[in-house]
Amino acid sequence: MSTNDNQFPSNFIRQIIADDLSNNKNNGKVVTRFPPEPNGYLHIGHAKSICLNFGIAIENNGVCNLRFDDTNPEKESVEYMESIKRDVQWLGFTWNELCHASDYFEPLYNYAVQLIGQGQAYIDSLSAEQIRAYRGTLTEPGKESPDRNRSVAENLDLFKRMRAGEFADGQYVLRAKIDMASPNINMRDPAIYRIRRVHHQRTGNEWCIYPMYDYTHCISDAIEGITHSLCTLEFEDHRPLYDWVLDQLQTPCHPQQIEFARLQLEYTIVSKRKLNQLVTEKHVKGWDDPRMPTIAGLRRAGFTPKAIRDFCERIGLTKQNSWIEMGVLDYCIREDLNENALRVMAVLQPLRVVISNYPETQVEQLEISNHPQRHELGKRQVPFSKVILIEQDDFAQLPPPKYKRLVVGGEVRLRGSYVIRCNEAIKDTDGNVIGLHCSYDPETLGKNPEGRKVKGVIHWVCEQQSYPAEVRLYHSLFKVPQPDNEENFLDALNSDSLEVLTNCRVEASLADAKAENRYQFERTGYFCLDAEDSTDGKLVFNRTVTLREGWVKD
RNA sequence: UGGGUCGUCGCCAAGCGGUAAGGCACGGGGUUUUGAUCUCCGCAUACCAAGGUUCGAAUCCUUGCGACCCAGCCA
Repeated sequence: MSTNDNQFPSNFIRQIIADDLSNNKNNGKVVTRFPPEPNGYLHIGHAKSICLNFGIAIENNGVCNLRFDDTNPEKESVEYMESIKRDVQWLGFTWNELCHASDYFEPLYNYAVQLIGQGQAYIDSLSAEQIRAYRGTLTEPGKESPDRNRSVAENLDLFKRMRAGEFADGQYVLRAKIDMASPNINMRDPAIYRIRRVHHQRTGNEWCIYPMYDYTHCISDAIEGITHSLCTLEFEDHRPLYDWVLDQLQTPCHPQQIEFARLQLEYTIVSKRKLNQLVTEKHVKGWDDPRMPTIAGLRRAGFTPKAIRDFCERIGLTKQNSWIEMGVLDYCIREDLNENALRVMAVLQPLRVVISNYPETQVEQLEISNHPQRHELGKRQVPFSKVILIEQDDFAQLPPPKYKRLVVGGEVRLRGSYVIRCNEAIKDTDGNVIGLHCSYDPETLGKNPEGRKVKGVIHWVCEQQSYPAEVRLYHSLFKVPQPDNEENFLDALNSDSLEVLTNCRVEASLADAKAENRYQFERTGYFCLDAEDSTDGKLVFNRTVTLREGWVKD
């Protein structure tokens, strides 16, 4: 086994790191960080970044910090911080250090004093609107603020007084003195500190000035000894500013910022602002609604950390803006659940079947495998008796071509049980089928009948010894592949994304299902117990994903 | 009209001057007491376009074309 064997698929960041390592850059160390702002729940797009940052560290015997980019307290909260920690851990990652940009407020302040002392930052009294007007446009250079040449001493004094709370919010701002004519707008004297009297979830009322992202992020990275600062494409033209700040200051190191394309998944959205709107305006039941692309939502829907990690690896990593089809995520969760979920039977829309030639009071306990391939997962007992329930869809008065389920006069195998023949359909006055009279072949338990082949196999539960359950089927949240591109994304919401079935019956073994357990309801999909709404007296299951459809009606 | 970035199969994506990996999706065959799984086969004479360099170009050069991002005291 050669050490050059590629353990992981190649991507441009892995290549950069491999090169750095071979050049002994950073003394051969790899330190990354996952730096969310605690202003919402993490979503599948964050999972991509988490898997990248933690994965890169693990692969290279490095470490990864979890850092909260908490420099804008207005939108941030402890609830969000807690949910982020929970989600990262649930995904299976362990951070090296738990950090906060707010841990660095004091050093950040001191670095700013240094910048002012070097004549590279100044206090501006222009209003926000004036600053915007002075900034110029994409094609025209900006003009310098009248305050740009304020003396160092005056800047130092004003900055100190800003911190001391002598000025009103918005009265002054600290700006980096770079180049108002730069073709890169981010370099036209960006604001790096603003006055804002907001209570901070960690520092309370200690500060009334807060540093801006561009100034904070690079210094935070440097303080933590980050070697590779991985972020998304929209920060590409912030990199010159990232580098400028570190070039002016004597920081412990100068991390390399590398940008990659953020995840875009079809039929959903990964904008925190819009996800927040869905929650706030109650288009969904919360951040952990199973229809949400949040980690919490995916978790509640029954996704596994492994499937999500696998997804993040499969979609690749590039600088190309791309849209991933939902089918890839579906594939990943099915692959995991197919291998690991126990098989059970549940009838979602029951049709009553009386087996005429079966003894009136008899109940048989049939032994059925928990998994068709993995016999080590054992067997369970499933009761069978004279009255059973099957899926309404598994009987047809007028069967479509190639239908292999039950029809009057036809036979079908009851999964793990006998072959039955349908003798008669019972109808109500409107002609709706409300029940079937069938007969069973006692010779067909565990073996095929002689002289004829029975193609169809359907699932069932015993009417008496089964449990009622509510089953929630989830459909895509949006009707169009790219709701983000709509004029108003809410118009693209799928009003039928939640389908609640309340007359379902599940087999007896599901009575003590646990929220972490994942099941395949044979022939219908993968399900898990809802962690929130299931109670001792009420079973509620969420459909994680359907089985792959190899046959479509009509 | 400024700056930055990106164009390889329906969707992702390897490829780094030596003659188009792989995955998802899709189509077809086989196995199957889940129309699932598994398995086998098929699926870009072609890499945004046009020129050029070269024995040889998706890879290098030139010129076009298209897409995305940037004018918060958000991150």
